[in-house]
Amino acid sequence: MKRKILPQKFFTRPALQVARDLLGKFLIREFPSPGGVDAPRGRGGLKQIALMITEVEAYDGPRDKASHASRGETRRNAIMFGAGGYFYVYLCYGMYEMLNIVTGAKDYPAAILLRSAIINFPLIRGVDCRRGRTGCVTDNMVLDGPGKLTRFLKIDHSFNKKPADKSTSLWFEDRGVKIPDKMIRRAPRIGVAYAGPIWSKKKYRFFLTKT
DNA sequence: ACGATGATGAAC
DNA sequence: TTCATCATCGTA
Repeated sequence: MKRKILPQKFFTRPALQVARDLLGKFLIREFPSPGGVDAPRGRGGLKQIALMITEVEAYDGPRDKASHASRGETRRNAIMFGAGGYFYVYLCYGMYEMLNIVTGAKDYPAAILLRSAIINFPLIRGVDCRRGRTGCVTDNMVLDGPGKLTRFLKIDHSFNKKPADKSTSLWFEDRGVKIPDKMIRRAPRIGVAYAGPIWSKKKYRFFLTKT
């Protein structure tokens, strides 16, 4: 199976396009592997966790009232105003780290929030699919929610502003999974009622559905 | 339905 | 310097 690290070029495109294309791609997290009985699955004493992305949300441009960028550049959201391909990580509700990947060109603030993923790919095998709380496809390893995802992968604000490549120990791969449009659903984003009737209803949430 | 929990940004 | 808010989650 081919494994191609998604280059920066993948992310320097419009947010909605990147969001759709991230479904079925893999988020790879690399950890140092302590020596001992447990043989490292990766190379050179490193162990990798690969999650297939099943749900994302786009935050697109300075006019998007649901986006942190809608009120201009601040220290927190500065990375959103840079070029695509860098992580934007922030603390939400005092205890949950939200993982985003910045998209688009420099000076156009946009990012994709990674909401859900699965770890043993029932979608591919066609077994044991069920829906999680947000309507996204999950399986027994439920990473259904942005806070759960970062907690599982041990991602915190130290990843903020880092590039999505191997130097960060966190990157994306295309592992050859093709997701037909028929398997993708769009819906309003979650938890953005504050954005008002127009922007809170935009179908900027993308997720995989069964069949 | 609600409380935990702390950074953020806007007001003062 | 305060204070309301918040791209959530687990328990009820």
